[in-house]
Amino acid sequence: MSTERVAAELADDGVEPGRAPLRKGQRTRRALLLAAENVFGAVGYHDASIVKITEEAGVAQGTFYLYFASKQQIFDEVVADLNQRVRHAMSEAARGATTRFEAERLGFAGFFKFTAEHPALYRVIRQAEFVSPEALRRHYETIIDHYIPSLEEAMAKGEVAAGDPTVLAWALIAVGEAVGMRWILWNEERRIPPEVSAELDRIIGRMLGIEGS
Amino acid sequence: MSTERVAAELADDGVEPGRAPLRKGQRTRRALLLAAENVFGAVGYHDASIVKITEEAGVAQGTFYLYFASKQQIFDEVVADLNQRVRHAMSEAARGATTRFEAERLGFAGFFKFTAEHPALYRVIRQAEFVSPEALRRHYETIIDHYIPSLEEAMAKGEVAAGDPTVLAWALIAVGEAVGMRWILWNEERRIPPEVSAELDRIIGRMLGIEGS
Amino acid sequence: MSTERVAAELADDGVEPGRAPLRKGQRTRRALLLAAENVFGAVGYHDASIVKITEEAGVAQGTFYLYFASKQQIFDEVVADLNQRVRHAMSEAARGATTRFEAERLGFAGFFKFTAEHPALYRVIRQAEFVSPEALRRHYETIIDHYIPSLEEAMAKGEVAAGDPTVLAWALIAVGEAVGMRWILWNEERRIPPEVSAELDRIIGRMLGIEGS
Amino acid sequence: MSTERVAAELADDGVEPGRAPLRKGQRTRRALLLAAENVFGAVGYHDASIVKITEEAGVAQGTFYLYFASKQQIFDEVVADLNQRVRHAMSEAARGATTRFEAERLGFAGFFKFTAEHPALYRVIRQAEFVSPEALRRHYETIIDHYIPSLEEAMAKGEVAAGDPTVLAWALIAVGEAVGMRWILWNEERRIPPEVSAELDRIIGRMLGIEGS
DNA sequence: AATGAATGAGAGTTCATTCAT
DNA sequence: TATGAATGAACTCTCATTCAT
Repeated sequence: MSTERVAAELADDGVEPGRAPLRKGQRTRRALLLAAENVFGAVGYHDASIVKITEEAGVAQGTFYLYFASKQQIFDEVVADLNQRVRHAMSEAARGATTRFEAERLGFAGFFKFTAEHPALYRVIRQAEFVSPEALRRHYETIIDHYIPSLEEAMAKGEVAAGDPTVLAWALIAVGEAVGMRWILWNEERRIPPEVSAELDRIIGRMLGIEGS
Repeated sequence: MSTERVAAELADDGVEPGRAPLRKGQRTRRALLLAAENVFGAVGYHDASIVKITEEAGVAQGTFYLYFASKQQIFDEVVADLNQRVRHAMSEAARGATTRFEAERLGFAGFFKFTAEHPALYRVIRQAEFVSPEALRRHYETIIDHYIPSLEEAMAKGEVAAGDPTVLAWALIAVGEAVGMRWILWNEERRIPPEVSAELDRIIGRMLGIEGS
Repeated sequence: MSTERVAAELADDGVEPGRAPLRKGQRTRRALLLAAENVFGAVGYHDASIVKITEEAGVAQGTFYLYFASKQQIFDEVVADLNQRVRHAMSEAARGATTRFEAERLGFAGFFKFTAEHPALYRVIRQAEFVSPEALRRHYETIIDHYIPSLEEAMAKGEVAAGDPTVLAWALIAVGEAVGMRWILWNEERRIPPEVSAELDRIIGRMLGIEGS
Repeated sequence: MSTERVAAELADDGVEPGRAPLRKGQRTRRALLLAAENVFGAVGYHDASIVKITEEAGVAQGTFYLYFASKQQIFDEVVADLNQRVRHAMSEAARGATTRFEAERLGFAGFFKFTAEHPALYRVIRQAEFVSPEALRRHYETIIDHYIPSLEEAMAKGEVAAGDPTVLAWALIAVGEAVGMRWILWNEERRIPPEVSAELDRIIGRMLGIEGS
């Protein structure tokens, strides 16, 4: 994404109706965050220099440190930001499902859509292992913590096979990420082929212990 | 692991009976590879400097480039090495299983054991995303390619629910890695708690479509 | 010294009886000067950033350049300010002495008192060597120039051994500074031990050539 | 001093007769130390960048960190080096004196000669206040500690007025430095005018309590 | 086969100063 | 008179890589 595009988007943000226009400083901060997401996603944490980030954001190098104490810090914020957005995307996608199984399938679909639209962002997570281990744990734990209650509820209702919801949650997330990596990130078409999708549905169904799925 | 230990181990290797003693050059090469695994695992690719690796291996800095063209290259070799060893550990562990389900359970157990014993090595993989994307793909594809035939065979025998073995293989690997990360790498005890293990067995059983599991 | 304290003091200054209340601008200027003295004394010229100075003064960064053309300039003013105050403190202290020797002793005492009360300010001088050589020379020359006439007078009266008053002035100043540095700045108690003081009196007495001192 | 000169000098050093030739690495280290002395003396600690120092030494920037851990560290070494050399110069100069007074006068003369020849080095000390306070104290304490015994001996012999030798040592050092600063560093001619020298002798004589001096 | 001194590009970060408001 | 966001040059320090020995 070029400097111009970031700049343009933010100019828009500032006047978006129904939202208080961002003050100058906050606009710059937002531009840097966005630029950092792009650059981290494109070249990884270590090759993402402050120069690249500020160029992408269209500001001077020194400006970076007006808003972030360090490269680490902006990385943590990017991860947190991404975390919120994935969870939002997934819960939005699942809204309106009538059965548990449908909810799960829509959630997965939402996750895949997000991954396809923000392939760069998704990759950021995997680097966190050494860059910011706490950020990595926080990311997964947040997701799991939001997942568990709905699984518990479904278990209580008998919609899902009873068991430890934590292990199940981890297993489901893992499957989603693996399939996303393999068929979205590694494929040119950036979408899950229908036969894979169908098979995935069957596997998820079995994991949940849903009869006839 | 200290320099001395690497040196000692290699000295032993050189005279191990039944194996041709490594020529001096090959011993040095092996020492570097081993040192690189340790250092990459401990501090990650980017913080693993050539100085650290050569110090760990007990050789001079310049010696490194006698055996490896670049830091990248040794990373790729480390990944390949790791790949072989995990696969070996898993197939060894599964040997002698009488049922498909038992084979899977033992394979997972072997993977967890390996992870617990080489936590450092396991973490190397996650960095490959940006360091060497091809190495990452190669790693997973090798594993999957070795997994598929046995799943196909089991499907043919009716031991495992019929379906696309590739998707299933990915799903199973993913679950194994996630549980390994969460309960082995993130936990002090470096082992899967029994109740998690039991739940995992149930989930795997369901994923495979094994009745009564 | 915190921002609040500087502000408070200055508010007082503004209404001190017998002195024209400072106009707002002059108050700000004075606050910056005071803040600069504190910061220069605390961390030295180079670590004293404009940010620190303006924070200490409780004004915005840009305000600084309304009153001072550069960091250098405020340093020069701080040195000049300090110079005036030391000289004032010393001559005040010596006032009312009945003999030449007493005058000298009281002057030294005044200097030590000032040093003990403003250890920070004293240290500013030593940095001037490279920051502002002219300021350094001006500082010493002003002091010497004010010292010489009184020494000449005393020599004329035979109270002090005849000789070149300039060299004697430099020597006396140097001794005062060295003792101040060693026993006030380097000691926890921030005061000259009695036996050192007694010995110093003897040395000064001999330097002045005062019989029986 | 240009790059070429440092290089030339060191090449000489390496083959100086009666001295083991410096190994390559040690030659480079010595070149850096020398260059640092020059640059610190010329522009002060803060304006002495690593670039300037390495250029002066005729090596690449990175080479600096092969020999010194930081800019601070080389500064400390420069101060220690200087300390040794001044003390050496002074004791050499005083050697062969027949009376105490002569010894002192020659010592001062040696100090002034050293200052005149290495004006740059002398100025380094004054910056140590904030750069490396411990280095500053160490410097003065070493000098004083070497001075005291000879003063004590002279006091015991009745050659010098009895009293606390520490205070006297500080006072004498201070006078020497002040005169050196004023008449050597601040004057174009780089030498003490005869009348100042004569007056200084009288003052020193009185400080020591030497009759008829 | 091995050494280790040397390189130099590039990293993250700081800060005196400017200027639109 | 005052603000504070923005600048960009300069800083110290790291490190993969080269090469004379």
